[in-house]
Amino acid sequence: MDYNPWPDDFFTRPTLDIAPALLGALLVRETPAGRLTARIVETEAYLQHDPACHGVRARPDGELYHRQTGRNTTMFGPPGRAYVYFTYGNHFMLNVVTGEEGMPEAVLIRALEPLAGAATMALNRGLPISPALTNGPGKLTRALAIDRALDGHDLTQPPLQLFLTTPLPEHRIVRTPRIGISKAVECPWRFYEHGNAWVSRK
DNA sequence: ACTACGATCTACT
DNA sequence: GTAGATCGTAGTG
Repeated sequence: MDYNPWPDDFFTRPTLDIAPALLGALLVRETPAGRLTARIVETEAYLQHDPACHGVRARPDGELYHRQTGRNTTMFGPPGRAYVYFTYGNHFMLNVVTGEEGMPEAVLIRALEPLAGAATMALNRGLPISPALTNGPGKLTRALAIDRALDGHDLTQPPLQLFLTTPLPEHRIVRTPRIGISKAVECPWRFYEHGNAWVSRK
């Protein structure tokens, strides 16, 4: 198996197009306990002129600028890689890097629908099989055993791969403001699959 | 060195 | 619905 899981021009598209286009895409995670497969059902876009983006800072006068740090370096690299970071003392977050190299943009994966390996995900979470396994960004990384070791990982390669599927029709995509941030709270850059039981919040 | 806070989760009222 | 856990990161002195 040695093919590109996405078209060559996929990551040249605007991040605000990629975020909804990733709905329905598959994540395949190889672990010692087996292969875990899940479908992306909720995403958020973080952009280069976005105060909520990790690569963006604001001067006292409000002017935005880019700042590369130890944590966010992967965001400034080539698209198609995983940006994984640690927060709140407990949780890892998984993003797909987008945008051209040198620009800090990414799509946060906020919820997954398990397709295979749900029993192993339940073991990783210490919970029975239910939407609680993967209906949040911190929950899904624990279910798939994703941590900082995968920061910068090329998502065309095992042990964590992304595969596109046919795009969802527009009427099945809901667009809302993002969750859990304190800046740019109004920007409607969160996307989820309408009616999907594994979405974090309606 | 010191401080503040976070793209969250869980438990509890 | 609300509060506490928990600690790495980044900014400041």
